[in-house]
Amino acid sequence: MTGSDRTLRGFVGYGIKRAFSAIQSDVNATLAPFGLRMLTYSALAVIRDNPGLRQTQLAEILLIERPNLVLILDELEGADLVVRTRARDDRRAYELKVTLKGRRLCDRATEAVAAHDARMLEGMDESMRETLHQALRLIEMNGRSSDDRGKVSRP
Amino acid sequence: MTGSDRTLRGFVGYGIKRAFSAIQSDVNATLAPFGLRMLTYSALAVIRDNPGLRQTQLAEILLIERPNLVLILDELEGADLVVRTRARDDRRAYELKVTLKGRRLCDRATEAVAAHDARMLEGMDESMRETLHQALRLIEMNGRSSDDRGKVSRP
DNA sequence: TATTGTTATACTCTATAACTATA
DNA sequence: TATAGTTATAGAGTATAACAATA
Repeated sequence: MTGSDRTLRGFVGYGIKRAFSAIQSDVNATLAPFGLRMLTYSALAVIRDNPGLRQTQLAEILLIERPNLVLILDELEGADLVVRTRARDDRRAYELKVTLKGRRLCDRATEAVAAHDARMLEGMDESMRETLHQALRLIEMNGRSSDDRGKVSRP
Repeated sequence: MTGSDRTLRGFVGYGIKRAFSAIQSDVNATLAPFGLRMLTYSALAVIRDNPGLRQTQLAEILLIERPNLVLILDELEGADLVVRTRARDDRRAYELKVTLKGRRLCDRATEAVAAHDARMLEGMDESMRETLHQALRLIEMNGRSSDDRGKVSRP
């Protein structure tokens, strides 16, 4: 054996980092034929689920900062997948909608991502998948609550 | 409800991304008091487990490119946590070792990371943790094997 | 005064090509 | 010629401050 990471292997954080980087490169390869990346696909899929969404809301859902969303939407709008239209009731804001082209691409990409996801889950039975899903949700919540702890440090 | 990510929630990949970003910011906050980040800590811990390791081997274990390791080791060496010494049998290579100071810091940091890890696992019983661990391993392997598929495309 | 989207900017992580010194 | 470590560089992703238009 040439070297080991046995200390790190004890941590879930390490396992998640490695699982995520495996998934990330794989899913980006899956999305490349559609001209999409993980982030642009995510934005497209959420807008498709929520027509009329505002940019601030989308940023909140995807947990990214508003400035970082701008280029993503520029890219999607430039590819005619999404349109920004001024909101009638608040002319500062935009309503985000998916175009027909965007809807079609989103549906095909979603199929491809679903197939990719199934590949990543190969070798797990249904109960293992369900447990994994719940565990990831729990970790996300445990992380967010320690975020709060940090932020509420001066109340 | 202001907006939903229901399509994405169906994918493990999405769950892992969110769990990972929760962990990443949290673990970096945990390591900051030690002057470490996730990457520098990982390198330090692996060198501690494998005295005499070469940089190429370390890069392979951590799944990072050799050039990206250089600055990480510069940082660790600059902080007197790690030393690079020329290998006697191959004067191109360095043997990596942790200093006494590095060993002490690594042990304290490992405790902190372990505590952080335990926090992330709150609410899970032992069997759930074990299943999560196995599932992450499986995903990592499923991802790597599709890496291979890509690379072996021209044999 | 506060909020929406934006610009500018910077830092981290990642990826590749090309160099040097040894082998 | 091949390998170990390095340099330079470029691309993503992420984070913050400050601005214009609107509320």
